Amino acid sequence: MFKSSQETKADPPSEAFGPNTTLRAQVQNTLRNAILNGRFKAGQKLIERELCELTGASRSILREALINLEANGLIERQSYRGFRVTQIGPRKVKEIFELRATLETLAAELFTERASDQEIQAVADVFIELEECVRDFDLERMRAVKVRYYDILFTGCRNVEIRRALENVIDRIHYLRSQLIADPDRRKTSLIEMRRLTTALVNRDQLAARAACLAHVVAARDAVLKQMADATETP
Amino acid sequence: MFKSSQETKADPPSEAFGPNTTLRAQVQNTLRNAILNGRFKAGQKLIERELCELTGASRSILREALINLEANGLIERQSYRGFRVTQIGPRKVKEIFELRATLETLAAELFTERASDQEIQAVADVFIELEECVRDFDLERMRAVKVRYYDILFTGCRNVEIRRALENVIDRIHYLRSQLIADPDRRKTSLIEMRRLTTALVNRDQLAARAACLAHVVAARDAVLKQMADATETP
DNA sequence: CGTCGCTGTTTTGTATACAATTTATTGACA
DNA sequence: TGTCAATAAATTGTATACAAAACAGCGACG
Repeated sequence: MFKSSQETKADPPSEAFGPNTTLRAQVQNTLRNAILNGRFKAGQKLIERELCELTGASRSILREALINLEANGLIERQSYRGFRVTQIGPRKVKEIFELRATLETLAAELFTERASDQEIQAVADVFIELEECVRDFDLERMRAVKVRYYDILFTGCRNVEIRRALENVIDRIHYLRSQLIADPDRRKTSLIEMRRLTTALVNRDQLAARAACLAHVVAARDAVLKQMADATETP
Repeated sequence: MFKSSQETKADPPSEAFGPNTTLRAQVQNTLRNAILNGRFKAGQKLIERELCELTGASRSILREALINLEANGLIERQSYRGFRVTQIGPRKVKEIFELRATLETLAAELFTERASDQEIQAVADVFIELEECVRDFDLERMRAVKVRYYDILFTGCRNVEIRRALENVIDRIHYLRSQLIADPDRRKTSLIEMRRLTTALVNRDQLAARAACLAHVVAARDAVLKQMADATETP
């Protein structure tokens, strides 16, 4: 399936793997990325021994990583029955996006109030990059750029707790997407929505930012729900 | 300090310790309650060996429990330097309550839309209990009743994710309170605020519920901030 | 033919042992 | 006396071993 050493070096996720990195952190990132990238099917059972072989780590490490992922809702555990990848149905999607809508909207609003001019400039710049990605169909880079966009947003809103709560749900949305076939048209409309948001942020227009953000999240939710419906209809 | 067996049986936290309970879950609850009840000072280092002796569990179990608590933000970890209880300053308080305000307000709003008549009745009943507690100065019981009140609220809003995110911050608020000396007057005003909220919920009045909820959270935040200021001024 | 229960295997839960790193101690030297 | 380095102790990170529970296969029995 995949090997630990390759994986960890191939996809360093935000925090660099400096010399001070502990093995457990690496394993956790490896596992997290594996799930986020859809290497495991929804509901699939995760057998510790297999994951040990996969990652090369021992069970102690692995279990600690699993427990952390469980706390983030990415996997679920049943006593003496191990861990399974959390299954996300339409109802859960609605719940997740309801939460995301509230928090992201709040983040956008606070950003217009609290972000430094430098950060304002940064979102504008990153959005231009995003446009390039969509134009060039560079999906790999697009994902990374989007992460940076939201990173600036969350930093600029000056509230680590919002980020914490949101990253939790965004992880699961990311995982969800990995299980679905995206509608190509969605990228264009998504870009339009994000342009509106970016403009509002740059203008420090609170109400417009809220509105744009909400519209974007709702559209994203509906897109996911549609994809899910399509996926179950034609398997 | 305290013993595991006594602790776990003395304070069963929401999920009962049924026969299907694993030792780890017990230890985790023990530890969680220990922190929430303020048995450890803010910033204090948690030495695994000591916690082992305290709880009677082995390090494997303990570490797993600690990792979970870390994921919930109750404790922090530094590589090779162990865990310490998270310190919460005024800035963090503002962040936490900003998040709580948004989420709790949302929960209240959704409750007015989605709660069953039975649940509506339940909040009303529990609020009466709460009044009794305040009247009788039964602080121990009050805490439990409050938990039940919010439990109904979160259930009635039909969104597990909101509950998940909120319980996270509420835990830390709870911990914070354990470190401070509460203003006795606060209980009365708090009760008034909650009466307004309860009335709004019972009437399924969305806007009033939002307003009452927000007012309550803001007042609670200011009370905490004031207590913190008092505590630092007169040590 | 299907169901139930037994037994062996697999998997998870728990405990312990070893290695790496940090922290405290001690003593020499300026 | 104070600073620094070497060293010893304590603590965390990692790996492995044992125990308990769940699962799977098989045969007896209705």
